[in-house]
Amino acid sequence: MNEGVEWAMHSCVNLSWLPGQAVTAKHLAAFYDLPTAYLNKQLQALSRAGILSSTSGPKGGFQLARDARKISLLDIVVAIDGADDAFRCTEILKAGPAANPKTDYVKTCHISRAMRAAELTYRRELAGQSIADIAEQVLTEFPAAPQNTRTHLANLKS
Amino acid sequence: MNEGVEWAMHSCVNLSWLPGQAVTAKHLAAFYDLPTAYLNKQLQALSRAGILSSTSGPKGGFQLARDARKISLLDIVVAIDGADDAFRCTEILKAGPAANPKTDYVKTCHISRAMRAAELTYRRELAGQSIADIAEQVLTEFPAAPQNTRTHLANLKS
DNA sequence: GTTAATCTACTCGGATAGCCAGTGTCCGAGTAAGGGCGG
DNA sequence: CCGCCCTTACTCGGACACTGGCTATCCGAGTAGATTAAC
Repeated sequence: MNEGVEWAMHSCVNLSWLPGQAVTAKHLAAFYDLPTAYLNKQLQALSRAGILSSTSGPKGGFQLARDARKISLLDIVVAIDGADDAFRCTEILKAGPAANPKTDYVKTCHISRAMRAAELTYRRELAGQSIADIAEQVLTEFPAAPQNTRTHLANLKS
Repeated sequence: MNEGVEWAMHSCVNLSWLPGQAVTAKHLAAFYDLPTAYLNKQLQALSRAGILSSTSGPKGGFQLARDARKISLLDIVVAIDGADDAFRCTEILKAGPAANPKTDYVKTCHISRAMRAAELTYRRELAGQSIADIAEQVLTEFPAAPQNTRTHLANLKS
């Protein structure tokens, strides 16, 4: 899986603590000492997917495009890594001895079915977790986290 | 995900219908018109993982190393694709503002937790499906499948 | 006829190239703030 | 003093190299059977 998925998720959690405020890729990268340009690339992908909204120019940056409760971890994975399943059925049965050219083996092959069922549970699990859920878990463990990120961001501005 | 996973699973199902018989990589590849040498590479991986047993020389080949009910789809995925999770936590929190160097963020970071939980359901689903289960599903739909594969293999020998 | 040694052909096994997606970086188009100028 | 315009600096956005792993292939080590020759 793409490295940027992790960065994107952490960045989204940070952004959830700065509602209505545009944060530049440079500042978001400074949080975890990430390469600015490459993180920017990932944030662009989130922007194209409608998860973030971007603003150009001075005072510009990224912010969450919708409520953090409406942004699931699956949304981020799909935005960064693409919507394709990890297991890709190439329908090798079509070249088999008793093959029917009209059959859609992606749906009928039992191996393809089993793999797709497993990935479905995976995606369902990720779809059930939102950025707000993660943020709330962190908040429970570290109540000062939001304020810490805000002050840290303010210090970066200097 | 590695292409060979699909080939390996289909080959294992075929082998489950030829118990106690060594089938060469060449013949297994002929089933679905696959590149022989590359399929051989995947079968080697299954052999190293203890899923298949290999025999060299004339009358040699591959066969299931244990009962098909004891071979899960997860076993095959791990053998071909490796045991690493798709999502790899790089502990970027260690470079964060309020980081504790002694903390194992792979286990404490809530994002890492959520991703690992999702993958766990995925692996659990795959671990619950065996080659024998798949073979039985195919058998229910196509009762003649085992005999067809045997005759097809016999024709290849000529 | 029986047996044992040799030979042969066939198999797996690992070592060797080629290619594509992910990784990393850079510079240009667009924009909004800030300053200067005129009224 | 107020408002408009221009400059400027800063941001995102996409275009350009580089790398590691997957894909694909080949030839060598090892083995079991077949052949042959001797007893």
